[in-house]
Amino acid sequence: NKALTVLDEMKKCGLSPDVHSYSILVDGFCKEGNVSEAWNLFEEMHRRELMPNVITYTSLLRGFCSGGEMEIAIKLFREFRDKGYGRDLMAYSILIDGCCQHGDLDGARELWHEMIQDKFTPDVFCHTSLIYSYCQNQKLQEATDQFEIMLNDGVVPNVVTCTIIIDGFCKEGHIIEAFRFLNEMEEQGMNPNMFTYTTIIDALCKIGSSCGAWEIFGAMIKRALVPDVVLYTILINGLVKTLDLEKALMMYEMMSQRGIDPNIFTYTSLINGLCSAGMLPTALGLFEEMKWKGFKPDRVLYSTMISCCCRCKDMKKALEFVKSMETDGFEPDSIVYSSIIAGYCRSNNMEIALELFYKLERQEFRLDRSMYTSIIAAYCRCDDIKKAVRLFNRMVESGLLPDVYMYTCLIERCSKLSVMSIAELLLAKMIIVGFTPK
RNA sequence: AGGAAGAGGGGAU
Repeated sequence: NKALTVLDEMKKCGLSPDVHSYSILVDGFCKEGNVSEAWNLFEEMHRRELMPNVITYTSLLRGFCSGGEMEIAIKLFREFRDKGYGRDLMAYSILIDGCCQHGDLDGARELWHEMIQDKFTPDVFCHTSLIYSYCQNQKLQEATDQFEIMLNDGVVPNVVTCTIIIDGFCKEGHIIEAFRFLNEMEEQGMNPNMFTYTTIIDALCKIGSSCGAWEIFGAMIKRALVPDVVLYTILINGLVKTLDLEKALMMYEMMSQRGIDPNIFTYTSLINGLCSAGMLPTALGLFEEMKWKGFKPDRVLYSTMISCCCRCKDMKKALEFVKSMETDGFEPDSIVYSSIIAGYCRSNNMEIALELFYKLERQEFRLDRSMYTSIIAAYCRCDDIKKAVRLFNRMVESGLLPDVYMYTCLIERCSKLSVMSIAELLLAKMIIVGFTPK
């Protein structure tokens, strides 16, 4: 907005801003997510008979892309291109990336062909966008194939490309492959950066290998890379998940000593950790402190607060958070409802849990496995195997397949009640469908 | 003056 003021002053002084100035403004507004203001400026250019160039309009299109308005972006692109506003590789790259970010691989491929017909050669950015999209959609084979295609085309991958592939391996649980790729990239003389290390450290935390995580952390420090808020948050979250609240709080302390401010992700992890340690009041206090500092709770944080209250059996407080969440414009989702149903089950309020469960079903809210698991587990706890099995069958009939949680819950109970035949049957079934019992 | 990558929430024990 300050930039806009300067623009107005320029006009008042009788100066006419050029395409360059307008492009900077269009880009700025789009990056703030204010596409309509960018569009106004674009129109204003026309009124002043200034012809936008390829940079002006791709800046605008990028705004539409990040806002998920891909159809509009592509339509406008073809229009501008054919109007003679110019076109270049980056224009195609931005649109291809837009499709990739929104999982529209077909759209990306279509533009890719259009780009080649237009005599442009895809560069490392274009290839990387595609590879990213394959990784996000769990198509690792296609991702590595695309990587090969890129090499064959003589396009040299960079640290971003490699980190995306490493992340792809990590998220699919192929840590060994990720390390193999990391070594290969280092042998090629490429230096991992913060993103690379962070990706690997997160993966190691998530499989519970804290030794591995700290080892990589050390290697990173040796390379004079400075941990940022994302890395600290990953470490805090890792510690919280291993129920080591003390160390998590130490990390939190350490990051503030180093002058790194926590963000909403950091607070969410910490609040979760406090609550897992049974310190609900402290968690609530941190929530208030965070709001006091000017952070606006988002959907995930509200969901965390609700789950925390439910796990600490404070259902009254949980419902209060549901209210504030709705006031702030977030509708409770299935994760929130699962927490609440589980909360009622655990606090011996089966009637209320069931009431909510069936109410959601009547409202044709998509019931998910977690909700069934909470109730089935509760039936199991009071040895009402008959009701548990009845609900289990209903779940399967509704098209939901049991998962590890569900199997674990039933097997455990059957073994305790010495119904070993059923327990063994379930165990066998579980292994056959591909789950690994712990 | 314009393009690509990393972190947080639910169910059994």
